[in-house]
Amino acid sequence: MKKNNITPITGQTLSEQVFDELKEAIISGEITQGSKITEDMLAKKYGISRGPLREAIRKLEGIRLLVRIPHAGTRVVTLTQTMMEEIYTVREALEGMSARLAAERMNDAEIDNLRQLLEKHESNIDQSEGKEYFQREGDLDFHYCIARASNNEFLMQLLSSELYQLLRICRYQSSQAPERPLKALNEHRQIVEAIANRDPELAEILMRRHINGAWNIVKNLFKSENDKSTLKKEYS
Amino acid sequence: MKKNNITPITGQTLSEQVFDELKEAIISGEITQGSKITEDMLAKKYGISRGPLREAIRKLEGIRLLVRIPHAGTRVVTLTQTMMEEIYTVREALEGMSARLAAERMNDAEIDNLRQLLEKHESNIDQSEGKEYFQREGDLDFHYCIARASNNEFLMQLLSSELYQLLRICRYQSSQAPERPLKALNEHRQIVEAIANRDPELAEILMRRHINGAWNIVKNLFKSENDKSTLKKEYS
DNA sequence: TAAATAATTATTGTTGACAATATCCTGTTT
DNA sequence: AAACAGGATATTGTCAACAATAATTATTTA
Repeated sequence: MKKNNITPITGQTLSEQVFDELKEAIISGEITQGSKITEDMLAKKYGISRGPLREAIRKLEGIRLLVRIPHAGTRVVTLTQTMMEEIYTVREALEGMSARLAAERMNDAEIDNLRQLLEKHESNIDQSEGKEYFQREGDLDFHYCIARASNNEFLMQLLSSELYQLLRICRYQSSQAPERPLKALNEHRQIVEAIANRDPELAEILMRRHINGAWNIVKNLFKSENDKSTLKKEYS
Repeated sequence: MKKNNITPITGQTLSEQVFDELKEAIISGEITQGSKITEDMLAKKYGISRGPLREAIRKLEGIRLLVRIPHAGTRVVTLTQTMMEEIYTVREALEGMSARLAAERMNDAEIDNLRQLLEKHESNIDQSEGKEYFQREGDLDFHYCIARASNNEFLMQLLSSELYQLLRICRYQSSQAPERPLKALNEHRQIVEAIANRDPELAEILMRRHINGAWNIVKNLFKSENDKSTLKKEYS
């Protein structure tokens, strides 16, 4: 195999490049959840030595995308329903706070930008029926904007570099209810209005409801999945 | 210098041992905030090679105790007032949720244990007047118990492995208001009562107030520090 | 045949050397 | 004297070999 299979972005260290590549490979499902990874295999795949690879693995472990057992090996995280519920719960707390802060701190120009983002999402929903991927990344766009608007660097990093990555894994493995995008858009609108009215209390409540609602959808999808498989079992 | 200065705990990897040692050195202030650390120096100090050391550094970077600039170097984090406010804000969101979950999930026996913990703290306050250290670790004990009682592994890890470490740094560098421990104990009692009454709503609100109050104390300490130094400046 | 145990293999942990990069110092130029 | 350029030095990034540990297989024994 040829060496240096990774895209060489100038200024980035090998460890960082592999970190990014591996992260995307995990999130996209290219590397299956729960599968065991060996350092040798990855080092060969990416054409680097094990040193920088191990550093990348440690960082991935830090943001919970890999689970490592000393001396034994490391596996890609397996997102169980329990874990997903935990993630959504933490998300509710963190993004609720983020919406509150946004309502306290955003100025008119920033709120205007947020409104424009929602308009763009609306036209996207009209045009790209069924193209879940873009709608979902759009959704994350909105949440990312609020997180940034909180003006709390720590909060934003926690959300963007840890939580949202896990969330993207959830999304890659569960399909979406067809009526959800429009409902989500309306909820986003309500949140923006609360922010525009400088109502931190309400902004937080609405954001928390919004995320709770999203979790209920995902949970139900899980349930119907289970029902289907038990049904199948009964007939086989 | 003799080799292997670190305490050799069986089963732990060198990287993990150095991770723990370095973490404590940073939190206790043994390594000054903002000071630059070089890999060679640390490798010699702990008597290991740079490989495992770098892994430990990456992990410390992951929990925000070190700040690293590629190719340039890595420094111990400097906790500014802004950062501390950010930490307390995130903490408010996370621990508020954790108290809510605790109120939903804890059983009678667990609540009893919590009450006993508070009694122990009370007698500690009576006995160890002025011994801030134990009182503060006691405070963290309480919060850690609630976090564990949330029964949300993700939330608990976020709190204990990231937030509480940063919090301990804050505490090492700011002295405490003398009347705070008793006030804190009472607030803890209120929270436990809300949990005992299975009132998640109230438990969350009280916890958020409690943490907000703690932040206000710290903030005021900062302010009086600043006042003192400006005063000094005027006279010099 | 099944369980226990020893040998083998695969994988991770650790090291020291080398390469690449940034920082610091020195000398030159304007 | 200040600013810039270039080289020396220190520091980080990368590699490949070696050591230690865990998983696997083969072997022996009850």
